[in-house]
Amino acid sequence: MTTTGRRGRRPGDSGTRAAILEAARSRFSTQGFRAATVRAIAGDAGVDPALVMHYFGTKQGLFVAAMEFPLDPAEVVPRLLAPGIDGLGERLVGFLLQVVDELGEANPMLGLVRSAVSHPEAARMMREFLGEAILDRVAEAVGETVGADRPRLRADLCASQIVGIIMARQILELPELAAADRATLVGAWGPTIQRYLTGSLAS
Amino acid sequence: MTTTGRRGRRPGDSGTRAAILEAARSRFSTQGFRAATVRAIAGDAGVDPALVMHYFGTKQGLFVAAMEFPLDPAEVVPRLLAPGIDGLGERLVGFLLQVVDELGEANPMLGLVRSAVSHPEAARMMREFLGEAILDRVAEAVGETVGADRPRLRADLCASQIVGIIMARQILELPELAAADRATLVGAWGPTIQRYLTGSLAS
DNA sequence: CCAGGGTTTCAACGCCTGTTGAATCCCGAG
DNA sequence: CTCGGGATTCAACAGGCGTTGAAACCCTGG
Repeated sequence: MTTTGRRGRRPGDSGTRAAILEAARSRFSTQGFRAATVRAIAGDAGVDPALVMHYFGTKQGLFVAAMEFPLDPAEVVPRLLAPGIDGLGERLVGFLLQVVDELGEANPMLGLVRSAVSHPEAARMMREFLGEAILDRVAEAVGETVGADRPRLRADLCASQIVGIIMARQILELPELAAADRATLVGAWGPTIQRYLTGSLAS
Repeated sequence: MTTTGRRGRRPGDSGTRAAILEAARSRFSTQGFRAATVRAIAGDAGVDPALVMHYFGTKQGLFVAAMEFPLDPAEVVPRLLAPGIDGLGERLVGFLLQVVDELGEANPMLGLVRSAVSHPEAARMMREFLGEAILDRVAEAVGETVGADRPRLRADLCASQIVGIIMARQILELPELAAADRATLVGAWGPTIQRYLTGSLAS
């Protein structure tokens, strides 16, 4: 429902760029990079597709801009680590589930996961974000404070369960996981993360 | 390099249908449903795209035919359960890693995962396959033999880690996971699965 | 009140997609 | 030897895609 067929600039601050980003976040998160089309995103934002290209140059550029993570890992990770190693797994899982619930449909994590599987560039983005922003930090902290062996392997193991949580709960929507309350899930997944971080890795 | 431009039937048994299926498995597994094109699959099989439609009716039909699982869960699941509950987690992870290594590029699990994220029909296929063929069976067995509570939730938790293994190791290719030897991974992931199946779910 | 430039749209391009209908070919049954 | 029918290809369609260049618009600075 754009204002009737006239071209050119409308008065006011216009916030169109933000509207495009919002629409892109939603489309990329629910459909992935390939299936989300520039035309659909522009449509959602009530705007001509050419305007999207004017602002972001290319679909890839729009993706990078839209998938920027709304939380700063450099601030969040230390806050989760602060109370100490005990219960870190539960805290981490609880935080993850809360963030997922709050972000809802426009969730860059979902967008990255959905895109990574068939778009190598997105896989690289996700690997780098996970690695540099989160896993390396966690690995370093765990290696220092409890002297755990193979810290980076431990971090990758955590990532394997976290990605699995997102896949099973948000994308595959396995019934018992989608229905369970947060406390149950924290109780189930928390100890797994905790063991990957600080427990023995041999069986 | 198809036999020079002539139409019509060539002599012999022709095995063309099998070649198309093989090409489809490989393309769907590495690129997912959307990114894999009928034309590319036909090209790999050295065949005209129209022949693909002739055999399978539609791209979706080709996908369903190609993603049929090469193992029969009704035979595999009992075999894994047979030695008893002890060490079931390790056995399951070891089996999964072995199957992934053996199937290589043409792996229906990868194809389903890669497609499920942006193709609801594929997500349904994967949910049903996981659920009916595997998780329900495992849940039933675990519920009966050790009397564990909430068997289906336990099965879904296993699925969350298994899907995470595939994502992290095969798709995101997290470095330490892709490099680690199988024994290490079995030692790390096995106890997680075992706890989901038979352990306490509260922390 | 004029000029510049950011904002927005329009129309089109070239490409690739899944799918179709008809045509050719050749094997095997009668 | 004929002929039906499966195998295979060709050529085309209609639609969707990302992207482009130019045009219209209107606010702001001088």
